[in-house]
Amino acid sequence: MATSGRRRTAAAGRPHERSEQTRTALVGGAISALREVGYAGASAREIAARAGCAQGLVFYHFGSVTNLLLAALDEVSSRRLSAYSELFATSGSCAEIIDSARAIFSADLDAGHVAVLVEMISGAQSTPGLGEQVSARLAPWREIAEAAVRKATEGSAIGPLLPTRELGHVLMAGFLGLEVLAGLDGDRSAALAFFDRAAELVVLLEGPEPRAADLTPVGASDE
Amino acid sequence: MATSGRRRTAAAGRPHERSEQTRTALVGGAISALREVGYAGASAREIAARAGCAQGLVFYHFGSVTNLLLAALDEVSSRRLSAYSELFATSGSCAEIIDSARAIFSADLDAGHVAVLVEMISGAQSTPGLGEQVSARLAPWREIAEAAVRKATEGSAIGPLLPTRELGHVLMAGFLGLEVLAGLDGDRSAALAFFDRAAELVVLLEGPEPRAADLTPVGASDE
DNA sequence: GTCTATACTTGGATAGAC
DNA sequence: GTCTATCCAAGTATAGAC
Repeated sequence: MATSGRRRTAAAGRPHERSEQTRTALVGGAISALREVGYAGASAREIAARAGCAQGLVFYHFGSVTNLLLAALDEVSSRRLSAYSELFATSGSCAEIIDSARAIFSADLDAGHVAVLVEMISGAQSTPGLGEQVSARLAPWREIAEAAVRKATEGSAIGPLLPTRELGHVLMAGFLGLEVLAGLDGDRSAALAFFDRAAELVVLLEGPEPRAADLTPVGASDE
Repeated sequence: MATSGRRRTAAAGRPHERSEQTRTALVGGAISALREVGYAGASAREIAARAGCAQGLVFYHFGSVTNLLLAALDEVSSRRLSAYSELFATSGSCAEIIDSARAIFSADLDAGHVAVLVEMISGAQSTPGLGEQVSARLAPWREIAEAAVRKATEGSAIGPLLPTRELGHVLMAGFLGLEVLAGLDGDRSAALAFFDRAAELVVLLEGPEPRAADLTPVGASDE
């Protein structure tokens, strides 16, 4: 491949292309390292091994391990946020939004996306200045959470009375907490059951006239 | 004891007493290290420095850094749980329980108690087998959360219909998430505002006949 | 039984090779 | 411009001193 210029040996494609390739590999390695061995285990050597390249490249391309980890967080964030936006965009009612949240919860847990965020948050304790960086990158997640709350409560009579910002914050916090707990011992049943119950409850509250048929399914679980 | 029959040297108090003293100091050092520099920064050297003793003692007394950190988690847990139990025991109504939760949230954040737990949870990613250990130590926190839910909803008409176990789990998750977020950038205002709003809302929803006694204490704020 | 001095391993960072 | 070989600090763990 790559019969490029004579100025360089054609050993490995065009220089810039190769560099981009290395950067991508390192970011991927950082993501998988954060997921599987956590912040404490995400050393330059560990990441480079996962990326299949030399350890020094971390510092050449990103300056420090921390910078690379932040780049990894950016990557995960942008990928996840587009997925979230899409899911919420197709969800109309409050119950549908809860169902979307449930789906996101499960998908994230399987793929370990939020685990990356959680590791960075907890790692911020050990690395001065990292807290602000991570906090800044949390803004888009906040937006999504707030948008979900706004969408879920609009049209409802009680909606305009609720503090959207605070609810968004709590929603994000709860989501984060559930992922943390589920990631700890692998048991996500309590969280999933909660999503199901919440969806049922919302359906009950949503209709002007409460129907007895809505009451029956309590206790049924897919787990 | 006294296997060799030789009398002890009086250099530094009775041996066993001194040992206990060292262990206590190390546990204290581990707690402060987890709080201030996180799991990744809580090395044997760091902890020993905070405890004012030699690094090797970590391994003599606890066998490994991980074991010492677990001992630290046990210490924090038992201290906190007794405080929680006491607070909830004196709280009757649902609104009072929310107020208690608000107080606990603030106190924990100031003292960094939950930070210790969060660091151990996130650190579990990097240390094989630690997840189970931490998860097991979470049981009493679960109990408290569940008890709070049970107490908050008992007497209410809707109470018996709610899934106590799942709500307890979510309560713990939300609390954890709020602490994590507040610990990240030091901004706890969103969380505190949420507690206040929740208390107000509960008072509104509580019973067809609102009693004046339940209405008064809400809205008091310490910040 | 308690603790210190030391061996060995891994990690972050860079000087210089290509 | 891209990457490798190497340096030094920090980590865990233990052998042996008191």
